[in-house]
Amino acid sequence: MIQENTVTTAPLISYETLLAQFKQLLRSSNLKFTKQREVILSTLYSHTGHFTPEELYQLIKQDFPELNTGIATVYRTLSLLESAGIVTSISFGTQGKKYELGVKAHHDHIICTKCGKILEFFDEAIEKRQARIAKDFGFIMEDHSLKIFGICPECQKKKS
Amino acid sequence: MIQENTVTTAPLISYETLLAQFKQLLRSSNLKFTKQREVILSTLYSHTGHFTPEELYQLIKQDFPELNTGIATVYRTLSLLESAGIVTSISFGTQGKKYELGVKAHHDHIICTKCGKILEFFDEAIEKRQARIAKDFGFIMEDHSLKIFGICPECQKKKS
DNA sequence: CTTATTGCAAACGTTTTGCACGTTT
DNA sequence: AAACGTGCAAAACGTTTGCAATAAG
Repeated sequence: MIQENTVTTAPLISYETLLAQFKQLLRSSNLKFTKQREVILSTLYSHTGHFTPEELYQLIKQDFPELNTGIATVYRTLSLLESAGIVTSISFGTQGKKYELGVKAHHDHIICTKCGKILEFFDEAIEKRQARIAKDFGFIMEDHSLKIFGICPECQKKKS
Repeated sequence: MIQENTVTTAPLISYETLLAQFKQLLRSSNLKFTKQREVILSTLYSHTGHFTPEELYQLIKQDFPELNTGIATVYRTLSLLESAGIVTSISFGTQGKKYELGVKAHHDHIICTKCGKILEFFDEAIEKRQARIAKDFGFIMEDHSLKIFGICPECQKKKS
């Protein structure tokens, strides 16, 4: 199981704007705006950080028990939101993925291997080198993923 | 399922040297040198590229059917070889890992999203920036993973 | 003869799917 | 009414584990 503790900055756009964006996306693909989809989006908005589908499912079960949202719907909606560019995910191998509201600019991640904390950074120099490398290999670059793993200052302080 | 096609450079050391290295590792940990372990190592040596445990298992089943090697043994041996620094793995999220003989220096990967081809590169500038970023966050860096995804020259040529 | 290793099958955790039923448009 | 979305349970996927049998030292 993936560790829970995560840290991110707050979303930059209002929930109304985000919701409008989502509704328009749904309309333009002839998809339907359901309570479940709304609750998944609003939960992602109101809780800052990176979440596994399971964590999100638990939050929703607590906060909206009457909706009886199934975990399959959480998975389906996260995929939808990801392909729409509204959320992004980081992969943790066999241990699954964590999702975050993806309205921010591209960034990479530095992850504490002790407490699971995730911090974000953006480094222009690295971005440029990557583009250059792809070009040198003749690739059309589509995406990249950079993760730095290490021990965060807080966990260094904790003895043992 | 992970795509199969992979490209790497050939191993740099002789099989005898590699085998001796492996045997010594086993001896020093009071582990045993078994036919299965030998066959897994030699299969990795003789087939250039990156392999999933499943792919390796199939190769071994074909080439040494009399050994009746189980896939659990392939997984166990790959873990052993990885923690000994003899092989390294790249993770493909939920879709598992690919392993390669890890006698080469550290490198990152550029991966074709059409054909699954994996190429390797090493970029000093990126390495340095990563170390710097970890330091700026106060992290003790343990590891990092950089993957660039895109379309390789060959797949660009293939129309459609 | 002791200890590690094996194959097998079952269990695991995450994710996907088929399907009958519900909801949105 | 038509089409899409839902929850549920079952299946799928890559991987790990318990265990009795086997092989290495």
